[in-house]
Amino acid sequence: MTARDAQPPRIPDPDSPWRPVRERARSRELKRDAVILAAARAFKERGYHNTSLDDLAARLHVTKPTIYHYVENKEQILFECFRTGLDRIRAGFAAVERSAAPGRERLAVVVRSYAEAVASDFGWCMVRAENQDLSPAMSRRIKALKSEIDQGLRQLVTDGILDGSIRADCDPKMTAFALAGALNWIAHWHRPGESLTAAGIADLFLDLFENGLRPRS
Amino acid sequence: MTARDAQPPRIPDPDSPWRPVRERARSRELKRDAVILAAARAFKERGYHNTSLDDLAARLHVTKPTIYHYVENKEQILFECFRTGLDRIRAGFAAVERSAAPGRERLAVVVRSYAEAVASDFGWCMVRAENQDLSPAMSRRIKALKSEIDQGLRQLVTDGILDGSIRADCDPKMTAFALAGALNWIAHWHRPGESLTAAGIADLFLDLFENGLRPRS
DNA sequence: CATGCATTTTACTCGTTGGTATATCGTATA
DNA sequence: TATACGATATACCAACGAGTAAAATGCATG
Repeated sequence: MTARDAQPPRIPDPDSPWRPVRERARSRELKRDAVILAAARAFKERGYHNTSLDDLAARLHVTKPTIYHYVENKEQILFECFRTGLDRIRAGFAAVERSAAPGRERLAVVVRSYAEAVASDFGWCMVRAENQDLSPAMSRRIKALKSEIDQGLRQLVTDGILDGSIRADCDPKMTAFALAGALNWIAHWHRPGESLTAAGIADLFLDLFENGLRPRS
Repeated sequence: MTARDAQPPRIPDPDSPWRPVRERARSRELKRDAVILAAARAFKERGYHNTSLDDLAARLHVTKPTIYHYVENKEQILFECFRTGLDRIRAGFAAVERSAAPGRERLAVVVRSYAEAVASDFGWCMVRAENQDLSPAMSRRIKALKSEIDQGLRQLVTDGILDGSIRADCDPKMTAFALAGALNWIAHWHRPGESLTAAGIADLFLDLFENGLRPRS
């Protein structure tokens, strides 16, 4: 706890709807969303506990009480970051809900949108943030969402086994864990701009998971 | 920051070498290691920032200054947790260093020890702890260790491709990321005692990664 | 121009926690 | 038994950061 907290030079966020001087837009929703987004980025860079609300406010050209005008407390900000990210993944499941395609193909669609979500600004919160930093009530809601996603993956694997598109002796639970792990881990190493896009990563992962390492004779 | 910090009822740690009353053992090393281990467990349960040194001391039937008698500061405790876990993974690589086995088989050995390490008490620190909580110097050392592990995985994949034990059109970098992700993620969901052992998980993962989801005709 | 509401700021409180100065205790050795 | 030193405890400090009260500002409408 010495000089390290002063590292990042508190770069102003160009996406802030509060322009440094005048010209301020309205629309509560927009500003609230901007708070959440800026928070997600700040958390990603410095971590939840190393980001004070004063830091966050400064990035938005604003002071702390302004943030409290749009948000209950710091915990709620984290919760919204969680939720935003997780909802994107859930949207991927919804997209194949009524599809009649084989399980493995529906899984592929989900994996692609999953990768997009994890590589987004909210990826960090979804994956790295501790739900221990949330109150029991909030934590439960997040756990429910995460569990829903997990169950969704397992179901797709099971469907694939049943319709013959996935090898019968795959364990749905472990397969879902392996997939989720590989995908979630993207949040740790992916830097937007550098290397591959989320879609590119997803395609390579899919090839690996579908065909395996062993050369096909 | 309300009542949630009071949740876990501060269970005394039976492995503490300080017995509640008298009968205290010597051996600085042993006690220092006990501090690190208790810290790893506490961090895993409550997170780094939600674990105060007073909490940690209480678990060990001791007061805060005693901890400072064995350790520089809180950051160093986290660093040691990191290092202990990462060293176990590196030991797995060392075990196959001189092996003449094909790449895919050496990779399998590493994966098994990797899974053991991640499922251990130090798994949380390795995977979930933010290196942003470390000073730049410490952070650099951790990053170097992590990078070494990453390069090791890539090398094994490359070796496997060269010796024909791994499919030639695998991307070593992405394959390493997928493997590391699946393995690291174990730290998020695995609860020792429940479900599979680390070895069992590793075997299922290996089967999945080696043979893939697609039914082999 | 006056009124009222939403927005933002200034200036604070207060609990938590990492870290420390200093005293005390226990025990091995001379 | 006296001494010395390592180990542990008591009692503290200072900083930081979440959260708030209350004042000020902007802005739209009558």
